[in-house]
Amino acid sequence: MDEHVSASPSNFIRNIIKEDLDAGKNDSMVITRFPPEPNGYLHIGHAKSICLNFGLAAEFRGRCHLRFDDTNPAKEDVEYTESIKQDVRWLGFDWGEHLYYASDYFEKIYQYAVDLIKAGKAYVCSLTAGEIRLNRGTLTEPGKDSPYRNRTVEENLELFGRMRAGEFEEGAHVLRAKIDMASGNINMRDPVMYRISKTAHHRTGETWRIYPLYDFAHCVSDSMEGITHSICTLEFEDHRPLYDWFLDALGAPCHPQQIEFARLNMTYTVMSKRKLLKLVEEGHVSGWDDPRMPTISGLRRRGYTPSSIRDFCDRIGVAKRNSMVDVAMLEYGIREELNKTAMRVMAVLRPLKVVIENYPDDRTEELDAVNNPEDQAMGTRKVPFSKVIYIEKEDFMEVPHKQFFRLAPGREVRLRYAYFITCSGVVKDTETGEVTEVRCTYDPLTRGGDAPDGRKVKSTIHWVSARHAIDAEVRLYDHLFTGSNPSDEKECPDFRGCLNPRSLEVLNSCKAEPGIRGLPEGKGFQFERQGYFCHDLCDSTKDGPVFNRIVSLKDTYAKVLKKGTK
RNA sequence: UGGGGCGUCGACAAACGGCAAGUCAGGAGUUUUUGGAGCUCCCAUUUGGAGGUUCGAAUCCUCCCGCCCCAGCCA
Repeated sequence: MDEHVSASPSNFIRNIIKEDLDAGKNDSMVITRFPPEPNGYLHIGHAKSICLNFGLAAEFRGRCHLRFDDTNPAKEDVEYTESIKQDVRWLGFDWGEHLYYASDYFEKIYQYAVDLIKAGKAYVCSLTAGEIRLNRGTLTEPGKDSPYRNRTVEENLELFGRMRAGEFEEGAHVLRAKIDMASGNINMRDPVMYRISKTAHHRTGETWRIYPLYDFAHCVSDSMEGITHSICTLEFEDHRPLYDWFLDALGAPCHPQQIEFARLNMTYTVMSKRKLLKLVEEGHVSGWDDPRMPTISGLRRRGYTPSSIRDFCDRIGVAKRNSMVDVAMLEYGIREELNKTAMRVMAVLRPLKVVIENYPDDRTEELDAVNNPEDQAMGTRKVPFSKVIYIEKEDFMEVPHKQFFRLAPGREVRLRYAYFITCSGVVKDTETGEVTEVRCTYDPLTRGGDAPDGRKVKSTIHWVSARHAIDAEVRLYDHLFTGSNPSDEKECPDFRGCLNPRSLEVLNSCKAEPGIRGLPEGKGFQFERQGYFCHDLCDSTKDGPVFNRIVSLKDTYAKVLKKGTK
């Protein structure tokens, strides 16, 4: 069983597969599939399913197919198939030769339908959609048989052939499975298998005038591909008897086992494609890849790494209980990774000018800074220092409170990798009284940040030399929604009403050390004491870099302040 | 009042009749040239509730309570 050992925690689906393997089921094969409908972009919830399906296949040396469930041309588009392929690949998974489309099976699926008609297990029903709904009954009352339920095989065959030939208008007829109109499971009340639709399909064009529905197309597709374990989300649990019924009725040689798990919900975001589409269409976000979106493309642009998303999916587990994962779990993963791998550089987001009075006017020094204290192998770099520097506005207080350790009149702090400085005064705007400049003196003996006399400072702050600074735009992101569960009707009757007005803050006058020029694009780095950032590859220009904040650093000081306020 | 599921720490989640893992969040301390990171410790005498079976129950049985899904010619 050594080949089954994995670092991931155990879950009920893995246990089922292990048992199947031990029992020698499916010739000891594991074949899964990820079956998206190309009608939207993939999100972190899909990542959970992708990691599960591809992960299980890898763990048990089987394979995982990528199959587009493209049976509804009205909602689908090639734009989506391309983005889906890109996202799955980016997440680090490989379907090899096994890229499939349900639309490639249309002819076979049609033949299976014909088989069912010949077996007397399917019929053409000419009721309108409304009449079918009425006859379906309700949750507590059984349905009524369609008057067309007992058409002869010949008549059904002829009608179905003519449906395919495009002889009827949309809605004139459907093909239905003949099961049980009195079933307690509404899915078994003669479900529709085929509908007429004259919509052109993004892959098959106008060759088909009828399209199979999910319940029929999906199980048959799984079976044709030799899928062993067909993993889907909880809402399809009710469809399993139907999945099994179709394959039994067809006498399919391959009958995959459908297993359902709970889809991912995460705090402060929405996961339904419908809602995400609305956010895009109504312009609440800049697009599917807006860095605040829970989409894979959004997370990618935001600076999340594939490995951090995979780790997240391992961490949250797989079960049948409806649950809500704290987004902090996702954030923890990217912090953990970037802490170990990210370059450190200094950037001042909200600059406050500091003049070091006793520093020579024209002097510039190159000081050594460590690139990553967690990894000495990443080396050091030179950072220029001069008389006028910028520090963070929030690192200075004219009248400091008890918890504030940073710069204040008369107080000494360390400039990271540079000198100890002591505040000697401030310059204020005569109108507003706002501090526009801080005056300091430095101690030349503390070069590099250590005092030869051993004296300590309570705080180390970051800085950027004014003369050498690079101007940058920084985008600070926060949760897209204010309520922890914007999908909750009670909490947010209209989910858009819970949008966080401060989910994006754009800072235009940021100052970064020249070292940011050497940063590899597409990789996250840390602005010391602020958080992890990355280049925004869409909006950065040669003279105007734009940085996205991936995630902030843990802020103990903010916690202290919060406690103090209480 | 039909059918199908699910209830284990604030949030995820293991445990498959043998004495409640782990992760995130939170807290305390230690350390620190990032109020970061690290390290140490604390955080369910109890598994929705009540009964029962058993030497022994989160696990088996009964009843009750709560939550989720299903009445598309969507997936």
